[in-house]
Amino acid sequence: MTAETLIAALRERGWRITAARLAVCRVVAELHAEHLTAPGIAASLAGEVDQSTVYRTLEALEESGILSHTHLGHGPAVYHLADEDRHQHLICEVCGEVTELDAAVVGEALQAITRATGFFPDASHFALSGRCRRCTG
Amino acid sequence: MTAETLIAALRERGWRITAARLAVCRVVAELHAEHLTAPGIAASLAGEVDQSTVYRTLEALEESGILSHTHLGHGPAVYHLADEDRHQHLICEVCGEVTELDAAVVGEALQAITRATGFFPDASHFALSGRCRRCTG
DNA sequence: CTCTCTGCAAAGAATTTGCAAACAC
DNA sequence: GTGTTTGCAAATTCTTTGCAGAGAG
Repeated sequence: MTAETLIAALRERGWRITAARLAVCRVVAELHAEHLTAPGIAASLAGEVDQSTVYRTLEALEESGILSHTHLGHGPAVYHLADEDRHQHLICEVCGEVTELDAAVVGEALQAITRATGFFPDASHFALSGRCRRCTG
Repeated sequence: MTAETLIAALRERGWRITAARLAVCRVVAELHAEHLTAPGIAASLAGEVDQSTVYRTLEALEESGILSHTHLGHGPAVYHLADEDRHQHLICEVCGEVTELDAAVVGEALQAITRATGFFPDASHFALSGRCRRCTG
């Protein structure tokens, strides 16, 4: 994932391309494998981009469908790329590690949820939290 | 569930029984069928018990194993009696409606995730997002 | 030139903390 | 008495908002 891809998503949605948005996209592209948070991005762009602009840019990226966020309950919302590939994100609530999991493993459970409740879980936009192998026990 | 049961759990754990804790337990016992939040409890005890004491009492109840909380993503943490905690929350990303789902429906899939990845999902502690029946399509 | 976007500063919501006085045991 | 707990007030952390000026298209 490159900053250009993120910018293209914004442009396609009609958002204007500004220096602030370029900077946020650059950070998201560079750090997307890690624990990406609004305060973290704002800190790494301190003096360059205002925190409120960081929030507004992340919101624009989400609305463009290329980013999504999960609330881990403790601390800030965690952002991750809404990949075109069908897989889940498992975020370790202890170390923040993100594990990827093929959607087939949870597909049956999602269908069971829909059968039971009529509710459609959004497979490409939800993360599960818990503890990774290293942080268990 | 009565306030006395909650108080007994505190006493058993060695916490002192005070007027403030009695008041918080009374509210928890009365309203446990609804979505209990710390700010909500504090509001209903305004002028009687301080908000910080409400938080500290809820923490004591959780440590006593009789209460637990869930993060619904937006807004404050939601508290449940531990014996009623066997359900998952599904939040509609369109209308915000919260649907409850018995954990048994997803239990097998969660075990499959652990087998596949070594990751232990903490299912009941966080909500899933998606679209409810009314907002689908 | 128009309408969007930005920085700033402040508000807002949820939660935590330091401390001296009050209280349970 | 002694150690816990409380209320108060302020600090923290995350996020949102109002607004006037700067900038993209």
